[in-house]
Amino acid sequence: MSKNQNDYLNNLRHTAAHLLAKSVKELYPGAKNAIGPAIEHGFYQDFDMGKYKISDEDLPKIEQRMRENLPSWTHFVFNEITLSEARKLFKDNPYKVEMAEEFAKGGKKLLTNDPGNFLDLCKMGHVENPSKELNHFRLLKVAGAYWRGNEKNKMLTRIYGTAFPTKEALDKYVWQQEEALKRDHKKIGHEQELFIISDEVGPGLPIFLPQGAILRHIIEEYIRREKEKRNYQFVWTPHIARSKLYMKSGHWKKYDAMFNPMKLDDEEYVPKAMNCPHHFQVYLSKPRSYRDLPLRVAENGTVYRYEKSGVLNGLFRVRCLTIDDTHTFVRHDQIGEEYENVLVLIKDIMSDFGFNKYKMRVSLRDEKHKGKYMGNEKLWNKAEDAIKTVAENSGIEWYEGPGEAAFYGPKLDLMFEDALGREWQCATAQLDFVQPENFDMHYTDENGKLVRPAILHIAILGSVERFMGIIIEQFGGKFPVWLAPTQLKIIPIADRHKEFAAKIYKITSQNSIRTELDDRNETMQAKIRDATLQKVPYMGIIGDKEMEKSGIDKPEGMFLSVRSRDGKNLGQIDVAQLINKLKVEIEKKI
RNA sequence: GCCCUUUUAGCUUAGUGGUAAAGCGGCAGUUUUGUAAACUGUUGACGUCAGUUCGAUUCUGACAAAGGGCUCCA
Repeated sequence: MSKNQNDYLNNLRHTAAHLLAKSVKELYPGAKNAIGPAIEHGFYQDFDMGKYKISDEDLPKIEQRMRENLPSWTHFVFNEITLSEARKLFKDNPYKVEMAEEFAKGGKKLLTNDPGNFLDLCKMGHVENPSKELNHFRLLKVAGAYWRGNEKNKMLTRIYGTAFPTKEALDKYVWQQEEALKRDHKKIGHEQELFIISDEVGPGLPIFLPQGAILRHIIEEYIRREKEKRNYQFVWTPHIARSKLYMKSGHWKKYDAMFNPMKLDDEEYVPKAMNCPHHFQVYLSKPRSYRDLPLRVAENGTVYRYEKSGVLNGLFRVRCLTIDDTHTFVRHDQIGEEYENVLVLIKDIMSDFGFNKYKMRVSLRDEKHKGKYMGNEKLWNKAEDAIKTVAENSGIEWYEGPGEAAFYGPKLDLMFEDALGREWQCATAQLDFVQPENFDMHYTDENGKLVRPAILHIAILGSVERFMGIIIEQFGGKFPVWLAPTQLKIIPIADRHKEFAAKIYKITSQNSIRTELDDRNETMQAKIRDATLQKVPYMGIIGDKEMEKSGIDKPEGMFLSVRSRDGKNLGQIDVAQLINKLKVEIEKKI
């Protein structure tokens, strides 16, 4: 989307927010409108509803009123006003007055717009003629939101909506939302028996059921193999550590999701919230030479984070998560090359999961709050310059993200687009000059001098749990064969076919095809239906015809009828051929 | 954490101030089946703790959990 189109869309949505404000104030006398901006996928408008309470059921009525009001909105009249005029004009609306006072203080002009029947304080940015342009909008939901996003302030009522220039675009958006709902990983996770979150175990602590555990292991093993191919060394570290460790690393003060400490032998310990300081110990375990670098220390490391109860969400936000973590210790002259390697690795891995569209964010310090970060100005400037150079040389489209840096260094974050066009931040590669100081790391260079290394903190999937949630939605539960927990379901038609089916089951299982034998006393149709709903990629049906065709008890002499989960009948195939076909698909990751 | 909503059997849902209905599932039996649900029977639940009441799953409160939302500034 070009910038102009983007501006137009924002103007359209901002205009819709004004129309919403007018309509709500008409329907609910005394309601006060606060802010109402265009946002990424639409717009919202906050209200202090006074004595009224509204819910999603009231939206059609409000939307109807908006449509009634729309024809009279043919053009806007804009005016600049003084603060005292603003106080007078908006005397019934303390939110507008508060904003006007703040803008005046900030030296901003105070502006109003008026389409003829609804004066509002406004920052500008509207479509020329709403009655003609604003025809494709929809109200989506009602939610609570704090005035100015601060939980100490009053809770207002927020109405979300969206608007698009064309009916097609609006329909597409609505379709996407519905599709996302269908693909919800909590729903599919339940249907396919991938995971549960048990109330007795606790919120944010998912339990992976057999099928989900298989998926986990496939992902974790895949990551391990890809990294081992590239000289990453896997380690294992314990799940708790002395609190002091995190004081030294600085996480204790800068990181707000650490669990409360527990006491062991009069010393305080905490559950591990990040793998970094543990991996530093690997580096520090013996003197290092410049020849040892880059040293890539990797672990699928489980950590515990005390996320606020309100933000927990399925597998997306949990309290126990496994990071596909790497800490790579490099000489400063190796930073560029190692980053290049890492970016290629990320691209390769993500494309195996079907993610091919991405952008890169260069996450930098928040200039206004430099106190949030550890380390001195010189080191930070050096790191930020280095990372921008890497981004520039990468050939990947990138943009700056001020305030998104880690407390110890700037990051490259890769944002991937999924099958529904939603964006996810998974991979991150952070450049750290600060922790080598904290932990007094060094290596001996070619002149025998002690030198500090730099550290790259790398996670590709991020959290394995969250990533599983993402790919469940990416594939809508229809996993490619290499990821499918069950790859083949063997379906004998009648009891007399079970023995033969069991033989085939044994052969495919021994050939590393994840096979299940459905020998329940059910009709073939019911078994097909169940396997299809479970989205098992292939079914192998065995009846009289297959047994008659089969000869010797060898893979090339045993036949089954193969059906795909999409309902395609692939005909009678011998077991050797079927195994081969699946192995090709597994290898190609399709 | 805060605001709103929700919580009835393994799952999806119905319903009531006098302890609850159904489908799927589970179990038992019958059936032995040709590409998305065979038949019969049976089992099984009001989130937890208080309060009001003769009596609470239903009303009130607290707690817990789940869902939506809470930095995108007129």
